[in-house]
Amino acid sequence: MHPTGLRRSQSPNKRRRVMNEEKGDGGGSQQASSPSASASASASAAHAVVVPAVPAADVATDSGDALPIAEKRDEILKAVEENQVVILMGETGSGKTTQVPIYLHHAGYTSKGVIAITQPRRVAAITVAHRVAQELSSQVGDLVGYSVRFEDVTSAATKIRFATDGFLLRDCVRDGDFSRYSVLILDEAHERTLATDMLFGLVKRLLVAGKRPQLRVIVMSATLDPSKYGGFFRSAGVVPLFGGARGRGAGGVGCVRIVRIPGRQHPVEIFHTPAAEEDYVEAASITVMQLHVEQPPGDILVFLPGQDDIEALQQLLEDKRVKLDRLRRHPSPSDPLPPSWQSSSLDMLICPIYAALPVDQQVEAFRPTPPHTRKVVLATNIAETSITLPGIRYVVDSGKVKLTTFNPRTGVEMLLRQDVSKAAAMQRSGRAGREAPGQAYRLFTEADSQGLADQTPPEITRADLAQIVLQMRAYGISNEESFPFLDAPKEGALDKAVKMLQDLGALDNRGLTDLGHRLSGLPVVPMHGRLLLDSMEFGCLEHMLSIVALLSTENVWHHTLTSERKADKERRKRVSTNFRRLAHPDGDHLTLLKAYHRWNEVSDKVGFCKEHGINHHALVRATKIREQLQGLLVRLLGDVDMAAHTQAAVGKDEQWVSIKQCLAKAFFLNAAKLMPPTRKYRTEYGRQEVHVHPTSVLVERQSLPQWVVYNDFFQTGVGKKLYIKTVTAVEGEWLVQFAPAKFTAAYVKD
DNA sequence: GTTAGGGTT
Repeated sequence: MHPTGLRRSQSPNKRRRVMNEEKGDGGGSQQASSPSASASASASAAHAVVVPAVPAADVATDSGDALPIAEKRDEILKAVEENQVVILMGETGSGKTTQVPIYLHHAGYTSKGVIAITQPRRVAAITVAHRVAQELSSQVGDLVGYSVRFEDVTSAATKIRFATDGFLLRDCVRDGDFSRYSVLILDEAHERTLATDMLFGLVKRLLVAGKRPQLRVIVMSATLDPSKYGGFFRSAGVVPLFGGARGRGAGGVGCVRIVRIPGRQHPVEIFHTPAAEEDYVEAASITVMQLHVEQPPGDILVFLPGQDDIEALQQLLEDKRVKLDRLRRHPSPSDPLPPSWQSSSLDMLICPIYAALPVDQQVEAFRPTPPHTRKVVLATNIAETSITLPGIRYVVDSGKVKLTTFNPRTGVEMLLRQDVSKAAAMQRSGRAGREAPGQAYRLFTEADSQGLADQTPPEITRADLAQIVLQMRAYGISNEESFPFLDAPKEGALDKAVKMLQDLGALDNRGLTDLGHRLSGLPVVPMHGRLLLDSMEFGCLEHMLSIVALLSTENVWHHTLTSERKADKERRKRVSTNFRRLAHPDGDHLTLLKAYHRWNEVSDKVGFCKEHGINHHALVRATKIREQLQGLLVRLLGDVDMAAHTQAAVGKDEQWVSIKQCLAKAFFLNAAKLMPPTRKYRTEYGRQEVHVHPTSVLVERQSLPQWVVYNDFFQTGVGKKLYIKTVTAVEGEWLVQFAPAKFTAAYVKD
């Protein structure tokens, strides 16, 4: 037992063996070291591995010739000249994202067309465009520009165009041959986003068809296995192995070449636990406290799978922080601090960060750490790829992540907590070495780390593909089974998507219907598109634009789950009361709309959001989406007269009715029927018993509506409850009226 | 009684 009582305060009955602490002997030769051991003479016991790490977005902090990539410049240019496809393997800080487009520009590729560089995230596309523009002494939107949703900062002069992968994928509908581009660069390919994977397939089709012999394709990736991409393009049938590199003559267009770029990453020592941890939250709290009191200054980044764990760990650490502070001020003879803990007097600042956290709270993690303080950031995998935090020297990795998988047979989405892949664990560990040598403490064993999957399964194998199949049909790809996927979707996933689109009326025996064409032009899931298109006949277009925009926006509400700090309790109560006042008893769609209307009316929007548990940023984003959708509908349907499709004159209740009717019509595939005397529902599709998610306004009701439609359908784990979320009451007779093929009067009555 | 992270002419 540890003498401070800091550990005892948590779980007295459980034995913990974090970082070898329990052994107290520095461990055997096969065991990972504790932080204290690594700092002492027994450091030789450490099972340390030095790894390179991969960056979030490969934005090097310095530029030009100092970068490691500079020495590869000629090799890269030669490879691009001689090969149609070049794969660049680049590690952290290699500068490939900024430098490769510049090399190509100076080599004349911009005189033959535009260089496009895709990024999985908008922030990366925008910031890299600014950096490259600066290096070329140009203004963004001139020679160098970027194209992301809501923002297309390009002009006729733009020759280097950074874009999100999703934007470029959309762009393909207009220009399937990428005819304006001389070079297409798929950056961060190892992330294997849905959009990047689709671009892979579209590019391969183009190369196979031989339509663009002059086009050059560069895949930039940090993955450990470049041969996967190489094999994919070589099997296009036009590409001899390695071209000139293996002495097969001149090489020539149509070849694939792999170039490795050295990185610039500080070494990171990696430690594993000697034994498996049952409770990674508690294990993390112990490890963080040990690092905090025993290690030199430097911030700590803890990776956890979700918000609930972050809040639980935050509570544990706050308690320990307070206790440590008390023991430092008032040493207790019966509970003395060990000598090694007395040298440090750093305070601890705990900062949670996850996507659903409102931005004003997220920024705390980015602020400079105050003097005499150690920042401890508790993060989901948002800190693995999307954001880079300064000052991190220590990483604590739970080894867990939440991943969605879509079951095509049942239609259920499942968000499962599971082990990270080797690649993700490396990425996480590498976060300790961005600015200086660092250390990573993994809360799993060396043996377990060997058993991890190499890569996280790509999104295309885990997603609902309805929207993707709709897009493919719009490109003219009628047989999606023969599409050259880098990794094929799950068995049955494409069939399921086709079936769903048929049920929705987007596809028939002849292919894409008129409705399908219209739906494919809207940047929303097909069912949301139908809400918009159906809304005109119900006279609720304006309202439905708002609802669909809100449904397209993640994290409108900010719910705190577990930790209830006393100081916040009053505020929570107030927020909860305010929310109930705002809620519409008939459902969550209507409640979202009410909240949005109120938000639009009030002058202090930020204050309103704080007092109602709303994420202000989400509503700002919803407003942008709404404007975009409105503009698209006008173009799609001709001169849509908003007023004519909105019954402004009718009473409020009648408006609510028409909105609910529209929901019933467009969402009949997501209808569910109450199963009295329980409070459960049964879905129409799949006939599965589901619970209304506890965040729904419906759970407040004494008597539940007989019929509802829902937006989300998911399960929180294997064998766990099924939930429907964002749920609104409808009348059974509306389902009969609007979806007679699926519902009969007798059926809905009983 | 409580879903990770991205992204869209």
